[in-house]
Amino acid sequence: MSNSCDDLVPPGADPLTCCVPLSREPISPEQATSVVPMLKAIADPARLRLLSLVLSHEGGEACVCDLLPHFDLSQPTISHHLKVLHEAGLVDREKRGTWVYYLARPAAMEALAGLFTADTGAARTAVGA
Amino acid sequence: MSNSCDDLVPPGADPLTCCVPLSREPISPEQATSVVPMLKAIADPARLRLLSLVLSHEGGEACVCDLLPHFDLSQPTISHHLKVLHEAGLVDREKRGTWVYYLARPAAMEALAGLFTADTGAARTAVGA
DNA sequence: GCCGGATATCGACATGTGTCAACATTGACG
DNA sequence: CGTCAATGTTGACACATGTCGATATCCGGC
Repeated sequence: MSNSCDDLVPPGADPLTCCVPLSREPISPEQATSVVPMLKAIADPARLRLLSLVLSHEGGEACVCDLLPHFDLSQPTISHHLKVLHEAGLVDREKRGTWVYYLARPAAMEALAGLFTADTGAARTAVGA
Repeated sequence: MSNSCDDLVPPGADPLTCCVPLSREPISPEQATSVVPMLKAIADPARLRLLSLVLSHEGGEACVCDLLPHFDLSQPTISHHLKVLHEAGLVDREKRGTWVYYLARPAAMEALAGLFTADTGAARTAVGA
């Protein structure tokens, strides 16, 4: 049932529009429109790296001060990219005192993986259930 | 060994730069740079739909004339999007007489799925091997 | 309460991108 | 070989996007 599609999509999109492999049936224009923001979010070198840094960081979370040193970009630019990732539903945001932590969203990753999974039946429910 | 990373990447990028889950370790700037074109290619509603149409079409292939009717876009625009998908290594191109067929590239799909796969060990080699 | 550090927002700028109309190219078929 | 249908290429345009500096906001410590 609840296979990570439920609370995935960011505010404003219908929750059922993901998780269907692209190869199973033609994705509808509406589905495409609602998935694309997530893809746009990761289709940038800085943001892809930021996401990977958060995902692979201890506990699946990292504060901005952990991330900044990895880039030659200004702090506002990093902040902007993190906002994009957050608004796309790929990472959560949590404020702890002076610091802001960004947290991985495993459900979002599963949804993306599901998009590209071959529709072989066996592979589709392997991870989730 | 040959786990779909070999002949994946389009001309000009090193072939080993994909297939490592984002959550396993921070993706390197170089890896990011070489994967991003693929992500950019699908981060557009028209192209995502085109890719899905090709993938889900009978035999994993479709000619331009099959695709055109699904869109309100001009033929040159569709042609442009297909070129982007092809140059990103997501679909192959095959000319048959007057028609041009675009073919799905399962290896590319696996590579993308692998990017977002949780690094749980079990899940990583589930589909491929 | 004030100061300093961490992060976000704003405004501006250069560059990239999606789209089209016009045209070029290719191949089938008489 | 000339015509037509299918597809690709080019140039131009509006719009989105990545980046920065300047500034604002929030919070902890003194």
